[in-house]
Amino acid sequence: MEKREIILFDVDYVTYNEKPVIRLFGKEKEKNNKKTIMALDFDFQPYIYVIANDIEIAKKEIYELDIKSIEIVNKKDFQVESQFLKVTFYHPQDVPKFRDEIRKFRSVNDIKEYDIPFYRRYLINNNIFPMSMIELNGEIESSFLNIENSDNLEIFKLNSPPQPLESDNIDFKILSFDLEVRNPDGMPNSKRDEIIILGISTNTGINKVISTKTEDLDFVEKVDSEEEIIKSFIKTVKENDIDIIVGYNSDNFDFPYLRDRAKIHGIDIDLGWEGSKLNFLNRGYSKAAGFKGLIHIDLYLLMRRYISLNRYTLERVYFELFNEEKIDVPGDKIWEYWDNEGEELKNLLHYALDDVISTLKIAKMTLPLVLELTRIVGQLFFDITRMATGQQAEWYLVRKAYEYNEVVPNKPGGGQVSSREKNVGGYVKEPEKGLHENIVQFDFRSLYPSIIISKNISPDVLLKKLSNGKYVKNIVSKQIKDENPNSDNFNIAPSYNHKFAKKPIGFIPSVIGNILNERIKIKKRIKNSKDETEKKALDVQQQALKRLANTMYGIYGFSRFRWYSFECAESITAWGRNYIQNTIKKAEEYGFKTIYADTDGFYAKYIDK
DNA sequence: ATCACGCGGGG
DNA sequence: GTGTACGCGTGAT
Repeated sequence: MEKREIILFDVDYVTYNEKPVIRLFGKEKEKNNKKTIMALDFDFQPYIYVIANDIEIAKKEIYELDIKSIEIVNKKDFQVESQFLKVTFYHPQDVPKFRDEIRKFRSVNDIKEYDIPFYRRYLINNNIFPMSMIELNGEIESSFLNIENSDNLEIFKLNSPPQPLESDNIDFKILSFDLEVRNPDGMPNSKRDEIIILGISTNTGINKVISTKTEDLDFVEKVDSEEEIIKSFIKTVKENDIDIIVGYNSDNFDFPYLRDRAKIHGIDIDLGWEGSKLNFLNRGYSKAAGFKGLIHIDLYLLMRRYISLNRYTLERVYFELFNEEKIDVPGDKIWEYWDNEGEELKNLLHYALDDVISTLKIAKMTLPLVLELTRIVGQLFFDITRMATGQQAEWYLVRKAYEYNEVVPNKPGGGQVSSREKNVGGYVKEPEKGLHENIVQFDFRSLYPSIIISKNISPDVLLKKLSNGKYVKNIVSKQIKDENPNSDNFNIAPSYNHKFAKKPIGFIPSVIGNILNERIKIKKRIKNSKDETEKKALDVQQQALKRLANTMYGIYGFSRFRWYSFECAESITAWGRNYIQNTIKKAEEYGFKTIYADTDGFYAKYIDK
């Protein structure tokens, strides 16, 4: 039996003898060892939970289908101890195949956890986190599915599930790249317009542009053709053992363009592990470019979530983060600069270099926070960078639900949610015009998370009557049964009178409480630490936790989320308005006059009487 | 007002 | 891949 400690980069599954095999990709931490490890887990099966109105009949009916096994398990459903049928399938693709059929059985009330991607389920159930260290126990295999064990790749068969390990600082090798195209006739067309420059910058010290023209600039690598540009790019990425490749709008421009131009020359963009090629995943209406084992991050997508701007050009984002103008050549002038040569060409080459250096700088500044979110949320780095913050919070909650032995709520169906529902939101007092002096500022620290915790706002403790007069199924309805609820035991929201039981503590308040406690612990560690690098790393961690806590309110307010609850969302804002308005009132009693207020804070001036 | 639509980024 | 964006401004009705 062999043991390996790796940084987990990627997870997927393949089908082998009609069965799913989980593949974990990682690298050992030692810098001199570039070997990639591909660990195979043959012992993980997909499953769903079934709520039966008659367990015996349901068991019989489901057993008629081509499934692996059924067992009765106890899980909590909004904190109510319940019996579920856990139905295990042979293959992940059996789940969409059979789930609707199972749902339709008359013996079945509902099904749960039928839409959780297999590789995500694996990460959650094994308590392992991407971009962190894990321990593997198993044996070395000589080959698997036409892939040979080699100097670069070790194939490892797991004897037991992977174990999470404490991971300290891990340095990743990052490369930014950018294409320039000669497009005299409108927007670049990959059938027609060739790549003239490809810029590369790495955090290991490479800064260059590959081009078919040079003006004797030392950062230019002169090659003979577009084909050579692409080949040199591929070579540079491979030779430098890059972990993360970043671009700006590279999902939608650079990689698709590169793919098209490479195809013309018969070149494969085979930058993934063991020569695996560039592929494009559908993401909503757009595509995401990725490799197996080389993580591609599109910073454009990320910046749209990271900062709030009216435009997201590379120049605008760079200025926002570094307060520096960067060189700019207008897109429709690039071909002229290229054709005119001399000073203009020099400028263009400098611009190309500046683009990749700026892109790398943005990556170095922003990726640490996303890496922390990856380690906290526990989904792939690639996925985290392409998720809305609400989705990040949701996947965090899915993981926590597993930890709490709670069954995950289903996504609300289309008809279930009327789009008319609109939450009022925070209290806003329009600013008073003029130049004000003697201003004081007041704001609540994490107002919404605090309200969720202090008022125990959670769907599992909400007292809610359905149109048929019955209470919604959760721990509270179970407690009160048919007795008249005693209002002393509830927090009652202003304006709407939604009632939240004071006990037990709700799932989401409990999770947020843990996040905030964890954050306090980290802040204490920052205070006690003397190591500046450690302080910085911990600070990014506490920021990530703060972000996550602040996002939890959104989880209630958006109808596509699993924990959607309009009552919870409007109760939070109602209490929020209450708090800020009461505080303003108090301040005014002491002689302050409010100039402007928004949601969780206000400005006022003191009027001396 | 309300709705449907299409754009963003990239060269 | 057990998933299928999203929020805003514009012009039409």
